[in-house]
Amino acid sequence: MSSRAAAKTKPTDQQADRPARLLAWYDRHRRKLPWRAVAGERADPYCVWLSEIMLQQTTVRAVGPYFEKFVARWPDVTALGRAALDDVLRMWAGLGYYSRARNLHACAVAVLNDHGGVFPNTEDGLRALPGIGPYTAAAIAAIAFDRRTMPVDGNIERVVTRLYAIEAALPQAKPLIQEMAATLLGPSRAGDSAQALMDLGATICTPKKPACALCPLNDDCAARVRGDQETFPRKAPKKSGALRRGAAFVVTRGGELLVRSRPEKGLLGGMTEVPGSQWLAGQEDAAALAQAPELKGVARWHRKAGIVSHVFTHFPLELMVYTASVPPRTRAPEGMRWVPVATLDGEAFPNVMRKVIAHGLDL
DNA sequence: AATTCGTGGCG
DNA sequence: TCGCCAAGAAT
Repeated sequence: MSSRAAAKTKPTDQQADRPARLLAWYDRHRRKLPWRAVAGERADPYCVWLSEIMLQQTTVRAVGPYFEKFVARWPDVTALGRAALDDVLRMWAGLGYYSRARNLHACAVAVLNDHGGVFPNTEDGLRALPGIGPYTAAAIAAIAFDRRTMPVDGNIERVVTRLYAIEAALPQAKPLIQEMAATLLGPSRAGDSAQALMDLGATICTPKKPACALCPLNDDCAARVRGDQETFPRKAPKKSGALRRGAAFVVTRGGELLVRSRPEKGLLGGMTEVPGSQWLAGQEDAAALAQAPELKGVARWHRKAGIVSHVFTHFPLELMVYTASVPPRTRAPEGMRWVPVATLDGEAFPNVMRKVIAHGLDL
């Protein structure tokens, strides 16, 4: 009822009126997303949590199919908490940032064991769970439990730094942005306020070429007045990582492929890979890396023409691919195993490994 | 506090 | 093409 009244209120005080204008815009233009409740209804905490974890540094488009798959297989936190970690990793394969999958499972187990299968309904309670940081705790508290708090993600950072023309650079400016973002909270509907800012950032206040003419806050946007919207938020320059090179071995035994699991910590933690060399920077002759002690028994290798290129967040990678075919009943080296090529889709391969295998097997 | 975590799409 | 960016967290 408050939103209806606010929509008809004359914006005499622009500053004070922002929360209401934001919600009025949201009520007309909110995106329909799989994890979002029908307008006016409270969202399911499990769906909010699952989507928020998946959406960390990941686009709505990429998350969509994964969210649907997860909810279909594990409809509630209890089901997910009882699932095998390997199954969760396999379902997560391809989405990236794999520690999220590990923490997702750990969080479900914690909710099940320590909270009776019910999510904590406070920001602090949520913040204590694995994989839930400051943003996600605030987002779930606001969206699923209507707590009056403002989560600040990349979208909201952009909207707020433009609205107030905040000159301080990220990440140092985070506390200030958090403070200013909170001014956009009205007396109620905190979750909708947050989602409104996210939708605004995603559809109107975009990084490039923002559609300011359509923005409900354009009247008093400081950056727009100055005409340099696109320069916000200010960011400290980030250094790009050096190219690394390595070799990967695609070894087949009939219709089977030789694989192993990566260590649980670190890059691609816990995911499946084909054996390979280390990935090193400043390696002039990548062929020198094509020595794998465990695979010395293989009679003849074939250097596959071409290179598999991949770009991680902090470094680009080039892999040479070597293939070999070994006789039936050849034992897998220590720590490795054979998996049927026919079921590779169900394995926990990160995308870089899917590229390698596709290259080596001519898939 | 600065790094380390994937992947895909976009201009 | 290639750097930027996406509902950040853990260390």
